[in-house]
Amino acid sequence: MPELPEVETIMTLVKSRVENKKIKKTKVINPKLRWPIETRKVKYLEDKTIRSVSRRGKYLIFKFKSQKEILIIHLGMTGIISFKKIEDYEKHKHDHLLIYFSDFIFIFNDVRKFGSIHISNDFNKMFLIKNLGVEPLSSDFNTEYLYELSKKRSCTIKEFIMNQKIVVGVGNIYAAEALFLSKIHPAMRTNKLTLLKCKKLVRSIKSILSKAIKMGGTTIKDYVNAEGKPGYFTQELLIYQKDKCPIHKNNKVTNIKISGRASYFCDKCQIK
DNA sequence: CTGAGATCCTGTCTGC
DNA sequence: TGCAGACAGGATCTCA
Repeated sequence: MPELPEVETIMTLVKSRVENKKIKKTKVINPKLRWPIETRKVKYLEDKTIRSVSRRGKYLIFKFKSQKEILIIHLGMTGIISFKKIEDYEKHKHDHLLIYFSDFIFIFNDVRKFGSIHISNDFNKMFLIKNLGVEPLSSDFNTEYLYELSKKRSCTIKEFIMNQKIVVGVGNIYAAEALFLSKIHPAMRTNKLTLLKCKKLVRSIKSILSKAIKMGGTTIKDYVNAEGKPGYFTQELLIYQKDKCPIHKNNKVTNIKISGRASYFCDKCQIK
């Protein structure tokens, strides 16, 4: 489900709700996720106070006061975080984890179970975190970085920018949008990428992600933030799930599969 | 090392 | 109306 802008939006909301709050109780309703929730470790978070909430790639990171353990949450495709007053909580289908604070509950719900929840005492060595690539909105993500890596590979450019080991946070929607803005064919091989195209691509990714963050992300089907509200970037999409190209207005948008994922592009704008 | 393809899971929509 | 099959914001694992 969520790509970087959605996770960033959720992170900001969650942060405002739980920072400096003490966890009273935890309850694992259904441990079955991408990796099973370790109930015993979750239990250990009880009576601990959350020091900070942040984001790394598509992961939400919770740090605690005076302890090393870190809570790491990935929302997968359909993970949703919500808050309820304790007295208003009713169990929903696909609720997985409840975290009780003094007067409300943090709820993690995930229909498709592609999300995951981990507790680790060494963030930088944690297996899902340690190999992550650079943050797209940081200065580490720049033309030279992308160009150097692109020379060493021959996968498609779309797979390349969606690869979390290269750059984090770009998923199927923003990959399509960024490639459209950069006028790059999604199935083009990375090693064919010119320095100029790399520059355009880096710029497009940065601008599309920051714009989407400002608008609270994109809602295609299910996505809602931690207040149950949709994202408003949906109306800004240019190519993803569109029928006609916004530039060549008579040209039908092409949809091909690249490594199993729908890939929308305009075959007049985006030449291989 | 790379890249292609299968896989985890449920819900919804399309077409016969 | 029913049912099979395709498809969905992800990412890891296996195998060649």
